[in-house]
Amino acid sequence: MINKTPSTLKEIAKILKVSVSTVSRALHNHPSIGLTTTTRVHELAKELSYERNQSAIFFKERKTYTIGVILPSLSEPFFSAAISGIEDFAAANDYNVIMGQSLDDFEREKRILENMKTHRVDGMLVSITKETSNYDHFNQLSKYNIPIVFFDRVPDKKEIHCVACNLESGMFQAIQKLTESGHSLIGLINGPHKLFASRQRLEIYAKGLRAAGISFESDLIVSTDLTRDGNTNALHQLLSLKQQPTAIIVFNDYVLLDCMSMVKRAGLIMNKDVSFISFANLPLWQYMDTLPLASIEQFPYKQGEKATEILFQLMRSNEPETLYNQVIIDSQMITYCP
Amino acid sequence: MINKTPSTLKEIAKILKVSVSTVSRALHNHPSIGLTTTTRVHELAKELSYERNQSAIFFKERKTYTIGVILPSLSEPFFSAAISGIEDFAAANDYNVIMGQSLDDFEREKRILENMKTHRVDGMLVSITKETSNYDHFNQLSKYNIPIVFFDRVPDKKEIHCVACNLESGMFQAIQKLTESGHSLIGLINGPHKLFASRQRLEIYAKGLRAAGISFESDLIVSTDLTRDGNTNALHQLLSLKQQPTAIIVFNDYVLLDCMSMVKRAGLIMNKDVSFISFANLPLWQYMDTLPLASIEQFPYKQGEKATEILFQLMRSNEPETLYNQVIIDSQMITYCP
DNA sequence: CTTGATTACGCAATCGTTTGACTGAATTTA
DNA sequence: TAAATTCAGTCAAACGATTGCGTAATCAAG
Repeated sequence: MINKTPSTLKEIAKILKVSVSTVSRALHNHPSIGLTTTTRVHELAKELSYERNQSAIFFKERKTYTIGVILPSLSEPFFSAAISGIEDFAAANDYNVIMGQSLDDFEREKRILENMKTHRVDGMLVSITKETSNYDHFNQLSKYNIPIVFFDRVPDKKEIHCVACNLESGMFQAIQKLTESGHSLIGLINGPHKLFASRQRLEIYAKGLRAAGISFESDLIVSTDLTRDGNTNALHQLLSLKQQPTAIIVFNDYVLLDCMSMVKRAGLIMNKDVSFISFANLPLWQYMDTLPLASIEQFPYKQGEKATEILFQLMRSNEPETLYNQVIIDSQMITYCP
Repeated sequence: MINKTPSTLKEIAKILKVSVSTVSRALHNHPSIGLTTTTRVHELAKELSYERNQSAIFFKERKTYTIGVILPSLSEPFFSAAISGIEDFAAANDYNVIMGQSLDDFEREKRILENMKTHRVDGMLVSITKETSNYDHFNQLSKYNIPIVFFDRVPDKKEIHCVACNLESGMFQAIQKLTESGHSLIGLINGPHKLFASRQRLEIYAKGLRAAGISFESDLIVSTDLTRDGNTNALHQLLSLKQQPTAIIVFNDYVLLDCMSMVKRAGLIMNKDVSFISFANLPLWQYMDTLPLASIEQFPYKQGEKATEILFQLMRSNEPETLYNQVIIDSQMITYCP
């Protein structure tokens, strides 16, 4: 096992008896270096399998060619798809990606952010935790001229760059599908009110019903804390109503999975006694026997990719931006039962 | 938006009218610097929110405090669990992780490796592609003194550091469970023979049968190319036998999922007409209605964590190792139907 | 023969931090 | 009192690549 240290410009220069600057310029095919010298340098560089020391360049250019990504969970299918989008775009631009998972813990999010700041990432992509409602730590970053683009789980404020999914399109498709199938009592199992995602779902649910000419019954709206018990309780509430909903729109596929177990335990039949449409379009539906009517796809890969694209724009133009990029990607209902 | 550039030792030195070296040492609480100076430096550093320029340090120390991870897919539940293990261990040691997905493409794997080499990662963790049978690109790395630890999908050779899962324990448990339930015709749907994973499964399947006193019937062994068609064909072959197996051990859960669809289409009943045990223990089983008898857990998180631990050992002792670490983690059968 | 351009390259500074060697002063020891 | 020790800090080099500026050498044109 040879302990070969990578070769440097200095080495090449010494062997060729020219100066380091000549070697550097030769390797960049700078016009002020003669053809003979240039080729000699290139040849020797190849022979010694010279490779630029990125660390030295990072240091000199005060850039790291690295972007930081913070998201709640790496193993969540939604986020791992988003990461793929980010990775691919970054790799195509010779950038590296470092990642941190906040595990939906606000303090952890702050810690990771600190860490990435000291590592001097050139830019950040963030999907915030469920707990995050204070954004001071993010504002700090922009003072150091490190741009941030939020995606999917974005702060509820205007002065940010972000990419998010417009759930309205999916929600409208869902309500349309339900009304076309004759449903008029459409419940909503929402998430905790403190989540932006919940408030948003409530709003578009109301809007969707209005558009479909269905009256809004507050009884038909329940919420869950996203625990297993919370999920089943929420469904239980709806099923205990005098006016039981025949269709239910659910916060996301995970909540729905718990609901489905309960439906089964209660001896009810999916899509007959009660029908569901939810959000996320988890890959696991492909493998399941019992399926909801539909699930709403939020295009995580596309979101990640687009967010990265915006981040690169921001990093290139190091002008302090006053214009905020806010890209909305339309969601789309994916039908599982016709 | 203020374009504040991070403060440096030089700045602090100038303000305090001491030399840069004094500031540096003061911040490290070096004994040769007086208490007064030391505290003054610390205070000013805090005030200016000084942070060491990691790039400069990386450069100087010729380390990047970054490890590279190459694996087939980020979105595969197995690998995202492994990543979590890697991330956690690395973060605890103030290391960063950069990742690349080979997507089971050999050329891509080589390209990513090159990229990580030029980025001068301090070490690498690799789970090889299904195609990789030439390991020259990895050998190159060790010449540059960049240690590599392979995990899960490891090269089939001895001179490597690796962490892998011992499938034997799980296989034996599986066969034991099946024989206890009265099965004596136990089939195997294996993967392509070129995969090490397949050859290994075949070997331990044979060994397991022998241990259980069951005769080995080559008819009962079929293989799939892991495509959907390949998977259903494999099952079809087994079900067409005169001596149909009553239980089948399957290459992995994905293959099993396809088999399950076919079982359903054929009007057979899972765990009655035919029983399955497979490998991977995908999280999605938790949500399914129809389940195999069991699936064999390979502890990806633990594998990732252990591999990283070994990598850190190697990075610390930059002695050229002649001893190869090969850690085997026992697999375990997780029962879904008693 | 002198000026001016052109070619081909070298010098030295720079980025921020660390560290071995060194210095000047105060204090202690023999 | 001279020599030795400790204290508190400074100097300068080093890591590798880049780049503005400088400068010999050659050649052509005026």
